[in-house]
Amino acid sequence: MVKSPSVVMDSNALPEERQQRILERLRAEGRVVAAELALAFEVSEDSIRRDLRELAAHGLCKRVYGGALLPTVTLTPLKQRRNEHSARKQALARKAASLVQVGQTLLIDAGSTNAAIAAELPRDARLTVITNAPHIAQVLLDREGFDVLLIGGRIDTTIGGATGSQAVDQVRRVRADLCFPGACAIDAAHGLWGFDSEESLFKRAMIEASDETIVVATDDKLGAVAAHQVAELARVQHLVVEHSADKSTRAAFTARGVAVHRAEATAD
Amino acid sequence: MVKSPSVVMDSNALPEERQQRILERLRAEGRVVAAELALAFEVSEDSIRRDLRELAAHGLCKRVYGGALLPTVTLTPLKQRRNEHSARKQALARKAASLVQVGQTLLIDAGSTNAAIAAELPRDARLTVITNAPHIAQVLLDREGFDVLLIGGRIDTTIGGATGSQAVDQVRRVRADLCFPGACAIDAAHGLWGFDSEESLFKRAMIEASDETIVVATDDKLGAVAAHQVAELARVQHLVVEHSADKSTRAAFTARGVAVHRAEATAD
DNA sequence: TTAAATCGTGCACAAACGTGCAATCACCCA
DNA sequence: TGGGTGATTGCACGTTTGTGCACGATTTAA
Repeated sequence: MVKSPSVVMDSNALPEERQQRILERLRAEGRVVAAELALAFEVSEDSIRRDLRELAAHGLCKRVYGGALLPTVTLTPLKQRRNEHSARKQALARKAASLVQVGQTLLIDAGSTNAAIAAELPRDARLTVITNAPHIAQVLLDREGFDVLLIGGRIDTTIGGATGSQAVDQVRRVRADLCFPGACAIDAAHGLWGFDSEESLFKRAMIEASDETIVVATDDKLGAVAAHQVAELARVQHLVVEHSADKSTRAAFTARGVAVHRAEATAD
Repeated sequence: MVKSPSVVMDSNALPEERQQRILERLRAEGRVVAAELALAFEVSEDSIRRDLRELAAHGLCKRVYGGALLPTVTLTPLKQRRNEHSARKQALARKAASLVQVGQTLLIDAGSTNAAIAAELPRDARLTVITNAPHIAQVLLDREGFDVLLIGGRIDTTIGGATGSQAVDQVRRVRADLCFPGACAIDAAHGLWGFDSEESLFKRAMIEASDETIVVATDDKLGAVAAHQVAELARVQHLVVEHSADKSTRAAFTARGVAVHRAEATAD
């Protein structure tokens, strides 16, 4: 007998109550379908979509065509992640790199997106780059023309960069114009979040050592959920998103004073 | 024995959910067949092909005739090929790596010879490696199975590693079993010499932080003398030389209490 | 070489989507 | 009592996205 307990008494629910129930279903089954929810709660799909939109804005679900899924926290090996070198990520990186000005000092965190940014930085702009990621340092040394400062410490293999207290100490002793904290979840209401405790502490130190912060977010990072807060949204001056990023999500950031930059569209 | 959960309930999946499941299958089995997927998800092969196309665009799979495979992780496009060690250097590196014992902590300087050594280190020996060179850190992270500690500081582009006072400070705060100072000139009468003032200071700090020192010298480094002294010969316990190294030169080092190790002969 | 399987592309259609608008309802304050 | 206010909802409209099919090109195996 397969009678699902979540089907009972779902109609006549108050809006807030309904969202709560949707969340329960989502967590129980890993996915929800908009049409099914509309049927169960006896409301139109429009209302369900509104609910899902709201939940997604709080990072509680990830909207997909047809319904919603649990937010993806993909812990793929570092070597593979680096190979996810799509045209989209390159377009994102190019837009981010265009925000950099001649002679500036940049603080760049580890991460595959940031590595892509490093590969797009203008070579002739007399840039100084401070990074905790050997891979990024390597990219810049190979390209030549950059002043590279390495942040030392024990390297977290899943992150690909140094993040411990030793690394934090060193970051505290430098000063940068711009800061690119990597692979965060970002949310218009709650700010910047990281997946790991130490990692988040390091990112926070980076941001405090910089005049301005630029968050570069692939679509899956927008409205994704994470455990540890890195910073308030007020500490973020710029947000670079993919061309495909949701319009209302972009508007939410703009409304809170964040300059949103949209990457060019790609062929794919 | 629990059957793989990815087989159940694959039909009626939301589009994005389906791609996620395909990826799971791919990672579990190493390959997926388009026709089988179409059957499992109850969609046309066209849709499956579109999914695979999209995954491939993100670098998450490699499309082949009939389905897809895991992406080939070939991280040696051009830049490393240029640095590709000659057979001689590799033989030298292999001999040097054979001196390392399980569980040891190594202090490895920047330099192409040392990078070759890093590539030859045994993966399953629970080694801790401290290095000032992003390239070496990178090699070890990619090979997996190493504990990597990064020495930070401003990177000298001609050396490819950090050497300033900041780097020296950090080296003073660690302790290693073995030390591989890179690219020195070594002479039986005068000891170890470096080409650059700061570089030499750093090497000296490395040696002082280690119990034993292993100097790995290509033929052109043997018997050469440079401007800045790094250490007395008494601080050097091991010397690794090429197969072609001069016999009397080897004898001179042996006579002064240095254990000389000769690399295997190579084809070229 | 030939035949079968697979692939890419263009196309049409349906489902899902975002947005603006009007209707409804609870609630508050004059 | 009555009008204003804000939240919630369903609907209409045009747009985007996913899907299957047809057709010709390409690849594979015999």
